[in-house]
Amino acid sequence: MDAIDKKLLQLLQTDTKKTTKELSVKLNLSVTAVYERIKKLEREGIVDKYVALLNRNKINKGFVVFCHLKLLQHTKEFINQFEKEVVKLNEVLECFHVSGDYDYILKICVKDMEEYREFMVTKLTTLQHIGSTHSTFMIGEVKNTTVFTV
Amino acid sequence: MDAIDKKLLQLLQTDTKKTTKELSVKLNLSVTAVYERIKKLEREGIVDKYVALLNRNKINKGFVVFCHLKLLQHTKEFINQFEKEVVKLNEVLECFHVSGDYDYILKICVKDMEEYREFMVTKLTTLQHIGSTHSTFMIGEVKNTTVFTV
DNA sequence: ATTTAAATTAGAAAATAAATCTATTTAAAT
DNA sequence: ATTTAAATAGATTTATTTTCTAATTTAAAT
Repeated sequence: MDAIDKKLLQLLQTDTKKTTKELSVKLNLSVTAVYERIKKLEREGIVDKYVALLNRNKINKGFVVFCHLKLLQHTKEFINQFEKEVVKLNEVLECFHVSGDYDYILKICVKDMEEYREFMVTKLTTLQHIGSTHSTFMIGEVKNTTVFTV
Repeated sequence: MDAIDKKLLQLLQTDTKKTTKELSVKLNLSVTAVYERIKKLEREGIVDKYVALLNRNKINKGFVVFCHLKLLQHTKEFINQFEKEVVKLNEVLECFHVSGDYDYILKICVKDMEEYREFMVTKLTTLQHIGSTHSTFMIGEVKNTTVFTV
């Protein structure tokens, strides 16, 4: 992983529709050299996947909520059961098990407050073993990137 | 935006390396039809961009921290200045302005606790107008997707 | 400094895919 | 029924990716 790879990863993380030819110009390499470097990064699992990112606001997912959640108990059974169920909820884009005052931080994307209420009442709080939840609402997006500086 | 578009968006959000031919098979359409639908979704801004997602753990970014942060005051000047500076920090992948007990939730990715300490001391806490911070550490990733169910 | 092996790179050729074009179909409105 | 606009299919052109071979570079050992 040299400086060229880092630059290449930067470019791939930003836009995968650039042709290998375009990348080769930016990196001062031949097309083949770039091609082989990309394949290597893929083989090594550093590049995980190529995806399209959507504009939340154009698909009625502009209402973002961070939900801090506690379980009733921290038994393996309760944890496993909760985690197994929460991943199935489409509104939950992210769920991290965390240290501290609560057990999980969830990022939830829905259309508006009404839809959030509906989600809470009919989906989230029907999961078993939930002790308490605390919702924090996004009022502005300052930074939101998938790009790591390697 | 019909059912085919929704299915197409699902596929694009999961893997953009599928050829239009492969997509056309999955969607029971001709290559051209798929091609035109993709271009339309791009024109409308529903598809925002195409990116490569990296494996955090392979690039020394496996230590994830959620930092809850308060400003000293909520003046426009303090807010603007903080937001202008925080976006420049490469370790901060996400920063959301939120309602509630604190003002911002940050997602920070670094190598380990040592690097996090270094980041806090030399970068984050040197920003102006910060009142307090509270760090919560990820101990497990239950779900982490960029895929919206449209 | 020289040798050696491995990795990387370049350029050309082949294979594959994207983009364009024309004609046809479909669905909605009149 | 007829018109219109949008969506689709198939064929063609254009562009890109992938493979192949050979040359070059790099790093380690002598």
